[in-house]
Amino acid sequence: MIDPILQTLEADPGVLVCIVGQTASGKTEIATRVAERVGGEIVTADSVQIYEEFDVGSGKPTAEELARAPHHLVSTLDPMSPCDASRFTRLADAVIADVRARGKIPIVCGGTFLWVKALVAGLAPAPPADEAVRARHREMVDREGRNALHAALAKIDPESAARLHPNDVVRVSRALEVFETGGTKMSELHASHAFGSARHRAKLFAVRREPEELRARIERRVDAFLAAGWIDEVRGLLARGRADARAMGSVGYKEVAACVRGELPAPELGEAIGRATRVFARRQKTWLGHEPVAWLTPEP
RNA sequence: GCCCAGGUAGCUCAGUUGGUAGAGCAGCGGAUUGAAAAUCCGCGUGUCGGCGGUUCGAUUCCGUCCCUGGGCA
Repeated sequence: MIDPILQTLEADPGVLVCIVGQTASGKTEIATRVAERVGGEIVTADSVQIYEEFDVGSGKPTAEELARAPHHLVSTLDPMSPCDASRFTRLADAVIADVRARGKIPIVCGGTFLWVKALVAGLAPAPPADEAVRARHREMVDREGRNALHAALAKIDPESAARLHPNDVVRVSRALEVFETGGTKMSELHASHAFGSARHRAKLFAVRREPEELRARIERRVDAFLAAGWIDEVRGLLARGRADARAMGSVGYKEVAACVRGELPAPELGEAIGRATRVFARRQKTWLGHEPVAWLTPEP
C-alpha cells in the first residue's frame, strides 16, 4: 500500500512526500513504514503534537514508532508559546534542510492541512500575527458585537468583507489586522498569491478510510487515550496554568478540560470526545476533497 | 387495581385558543492564505402513541386502548 510512495521517491528522491489524512486514519504508522524502507525521517505537521506536555490526547508517535524512525517537530515547543502556520513553515524548512544535508529523506506527515499547504505552497506575503491587535478586536466584539468588527473591515477592505461572514470573527479580525499592521488589503495579497509559489517540489498522499471504519478507529483511539491517563494529564496541565494554551482548545482536550472542571459529567466524556473528533474528521474530509492528492487505500 | 404526569425529528423538549409543526444537540454538506484539532456558513415530512367520535378540517377537543415514569394500595 505504500508502494506509490516508494515509487515516487525512487523516481525522484528530491520530491517532498507529504502524508496526510483524517484523524485516526493511521498516518503515523504509514509514514514510519516508508521511513524504514527509504532511510527517511518524519517531519510532523500537527498543531497539537508540536507542543510539549500535550502527549496522551494528541496521538504522538509511540515509543515503538520513535524507535523505528526519527520524528521531528514533536514536543518541540513550550505550550505557552503558540505556533501558527508561518512559524511552522520556518521550523519545518530548517528540519527538512538538515535532514537532506545528512543525506536522508524527509517525509512530512500530519493532519494540520493548512500547515502542510503553507509549507508546500507558501502563504501570502502578509504581516505576522499581532496579539495586541487581536486582543483589541476581541474587545470590540465584546462591546459592540461581531457586526461592528465586520463593518470596520468593510470600510478599509470591502472585498474581503464581502467574502467573509460577519460571524467569522477569526478571519474578519485577521483581515483587519493585515491592513492595520501592514497597510495592504488582504484581498490584494490573496489576489497576488493564490498559493502559487511552490516552495517545495511536493507530492501529497492521503490515507483513505471508509466512514464506518474511521468511526470505529476513532472510538478505539478515544478509549485508548482515556485508558492511558488523558484525564490525569489534563488535570496536571490545568494545575500548571495551561488553561489558556492554544492546544487546550483542541478536539478532545476541550472536552477533557470541561470534565475536569466539573462542567461535563464523567460518564458522558468518551461520547463527547468521539463526537467532537468525528466532526473534526468531517472537516478534514471536506478539505481533502479538493486538494490534489494521491489516495492510499490501506488493507484493513 | 386506582390516582397523577407524560407519549411530537436519532436524542432532549417547545408549540398549535382546531387549518397536518420548530428549537437545541446529534447527523449531513460546504468554506478555509500567520488562531486551522481553530473559526464560520448551509441543510428539518416527522404515522405529533394506536383506534374511534365530534368537525368542512383533529397532532390539538372528547372517548377508549397501549406504553413510560411517579404516587396510593
